[in-house]
Amino acid sequence: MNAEVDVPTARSVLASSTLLGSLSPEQIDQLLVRSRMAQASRGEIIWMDGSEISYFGIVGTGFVKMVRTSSGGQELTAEIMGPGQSFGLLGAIEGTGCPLSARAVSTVWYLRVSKADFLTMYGQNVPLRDHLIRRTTLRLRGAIDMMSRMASGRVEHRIAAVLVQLAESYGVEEAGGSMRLEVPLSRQDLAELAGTTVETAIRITSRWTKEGILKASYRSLTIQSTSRLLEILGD
Amino acid sequence: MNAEVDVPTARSVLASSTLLGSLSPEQIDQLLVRSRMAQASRGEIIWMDGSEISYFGIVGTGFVKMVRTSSGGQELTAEIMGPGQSFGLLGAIEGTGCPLSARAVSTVWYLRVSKADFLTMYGQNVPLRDHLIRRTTLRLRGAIDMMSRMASGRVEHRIAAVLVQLAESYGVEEAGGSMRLEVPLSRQDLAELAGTTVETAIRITSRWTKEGILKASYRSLTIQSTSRLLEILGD
DNA sequence: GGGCTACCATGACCGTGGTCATAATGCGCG
DNA sequence: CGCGCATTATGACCACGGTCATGGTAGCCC
Repeated sequence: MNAEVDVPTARSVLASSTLLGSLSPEQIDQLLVRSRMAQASRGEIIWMDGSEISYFGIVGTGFVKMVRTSSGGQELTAEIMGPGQSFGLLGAIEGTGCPLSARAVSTVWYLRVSKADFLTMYGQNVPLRDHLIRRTTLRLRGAIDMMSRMASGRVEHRIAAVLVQLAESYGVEEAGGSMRLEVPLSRQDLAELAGTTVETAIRITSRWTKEGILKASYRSLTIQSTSRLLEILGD
Repeated sequence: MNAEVDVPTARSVLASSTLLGSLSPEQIDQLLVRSRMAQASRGEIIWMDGSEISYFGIVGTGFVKMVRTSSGGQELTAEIMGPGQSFGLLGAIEGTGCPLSARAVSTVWYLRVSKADFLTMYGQNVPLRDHLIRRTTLRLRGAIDMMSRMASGRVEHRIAAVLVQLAESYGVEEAGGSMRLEVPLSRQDLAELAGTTVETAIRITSRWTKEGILKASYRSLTIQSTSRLLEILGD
């Protein structure tokens, strides 16, 4: 474990935050007083859903998945958060427990920000609230999109949709126009995102690899032909 | 069509609104200037998703469903709005088109409120924004719940979940402890809520009727045994 | 390197639920 | 009242995908 060489500083993480990066230097200092960097390694649970937590997180490096454990015991991943994104705020404003568990997808360094500190700042800062409304609205829209995908039945569609969405957020252009997902996703992770089983996720990725749509290897996916994926989505 | 006898007044609808009912009398007057009551009959489309509309709605009497049309053409109902609830606000704040179509479930009288008027008031009214954040957050949580239900596979569970949720919002206690849903739901409507087909919805409601869990008739459902439904949800 | 564990892969089996067909019933309307 | 349409109902068929079982492979730690 030599990941300690590049631990991001609390300040740099806060500055890179999509939500809080635009705060004034004084406000940032204020939040930093009681914020601490923390680490979690792959698979580690950062918090369980329902629990009351005094902080929320901002991803510095690595990836976190927000997971809903259904009554049947199977896990559904609602979202994957990458560097600069904050997670666990939903419960902070409501004051109720977090509706989603947070689990590290890769080794992740994240900043723990005190909810209480954030809330006092939030109370005094109207632009921040406006920003948050817009963000929540967008997430709601995304959730509605995802819902209609989930209901659409065919697993192929769902997986294609998940891949396209992931590519938008975390795709890295490679030689030959292909897109590598920088999230280290196992087939299990992919299955949880699409609401299906590992076996089915494997079957579909294997087939698509043979058809030249994907390049799949150990915990890694590269999209070779986005257009073919969109085709699968469209028909 | 003799529904005209009890058309609610614009003022009464606004006053009954869960979102705007707590505004000051002056603010209500201000919103009323350019608000008009409108009617839609069962099945009628109030607006299509994606379209730019200058107003949002508040239900006076009757019910409206918010529908997402997926690429496959099948409709998924995200929410059912009843008296006092507002719909179409999501797009108002973003300024983007509405993500969901609105369609009347029954004959419905609703108030059309100008988005522009609302937005100016919204800009000056911090408590209103706070209220809206809370509301949006709750909806997001509901959407996440629904997502995990949708992904859970078995249609039986999804239908049971939908019925329980509907009972919470629109259930009327009847003699013998049963709950009648005051929403005039056809099996088709139920199917769209649960993300399944009419046939399956009919099969399940028929079976449950035989088992004494439900009483199903023409566009109407009465839950006889909530505990049995919760049992189905739980296992 | 050897062994362990997580991950990937593939096949067999079969139940759920979608699709299609067909019909009975309820409700509105001329 | 009787016609027509929407809704409810039920059966036959079968594909998709979940479950189980088994084996190969890649990374990782000692």
